[in-house]
Amino acid sequence: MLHVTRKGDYAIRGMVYLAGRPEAEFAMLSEIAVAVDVPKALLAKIFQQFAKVGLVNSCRGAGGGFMLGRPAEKISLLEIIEAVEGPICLNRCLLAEGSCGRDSVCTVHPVWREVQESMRSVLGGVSLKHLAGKG
Amino acid sequence: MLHVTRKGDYAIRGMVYLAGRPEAEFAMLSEIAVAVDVPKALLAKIFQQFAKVGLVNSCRGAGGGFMLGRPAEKISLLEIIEAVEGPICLNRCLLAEGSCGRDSVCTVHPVWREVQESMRSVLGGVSLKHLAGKG
DNA sequence: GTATAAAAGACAAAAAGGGTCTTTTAAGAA
DNA sequence: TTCTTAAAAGACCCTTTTTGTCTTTTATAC
Repeated sequence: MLHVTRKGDYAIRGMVYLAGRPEAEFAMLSEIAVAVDVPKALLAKIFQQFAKVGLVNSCRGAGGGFMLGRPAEKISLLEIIEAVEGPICLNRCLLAEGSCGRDSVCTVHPVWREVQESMRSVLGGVSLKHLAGKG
Repeated sequence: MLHVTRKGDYAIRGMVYLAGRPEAEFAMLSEIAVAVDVPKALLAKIFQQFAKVGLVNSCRGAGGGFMLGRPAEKISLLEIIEAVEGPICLNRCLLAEGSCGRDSVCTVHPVWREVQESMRSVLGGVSLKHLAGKG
């Protein structure tokens, strides 16, 4: 429980790698996968998702590849994690008011909320630029 | 990812219930299970684990059941969660120095550590007594 | 000894995680 | 236009974790 999945970890590695490369230059998937030690086909799926939400730009064919969709300082760790793993939600009861049927009696609820918001706050405050050692 | 499991949730519910009962009085599993809406056999396994580490006391036979192993103010949410789900560890690389083989290059490492310690700190600061509405 | 209730552990269905593979589409170069 | 390249899309599969159930055994009180 309570851990980032490999997919999340891989995603971060890949993005940090991109952040360390020249902007506006495509990096091939094979290159990235080898560099960050992630199965190529898996990283492909992750980056395809990212392309859809604009976290990366992609281009097919010769000379194609991936680059960051935005400047590294404008991409947070939180964004990356939530893009690949879905919104951080520590407990079902935080999904929607009344969803656990125990809201009125659940004194743990606010604790989860606090922990969750603190996590999101820390992760949201760390940019890719920072992680790439340039911030 | 990154969520407490049902087992963890169930464990907390059960313990909060015990904390709301008279100290030094055994509560039967069937009673607890019904009260907190958890499958009895599953709660049994959880509480059996807890009995081993002293979080609860148990007694078999007629008049038996479960009670808190310590005063409610001396049991933290963190303890309960870690007793049922194992130590909180957000990423493999936090398990042991050098375990991910990327320590030297992993700039994300300290971020995970910060998030993890903040979680443990919040959860460690909340006692069962507090959760039972008595603190 | 008998009824009661937890302890122990085998068993299993369902979901999540982690990964491979093939086919299709788009871009550039010959 | 055709060929090569590299991402897009999605089918497929295996493993592990989660979420349970069930039966048998052991301890306690009466």
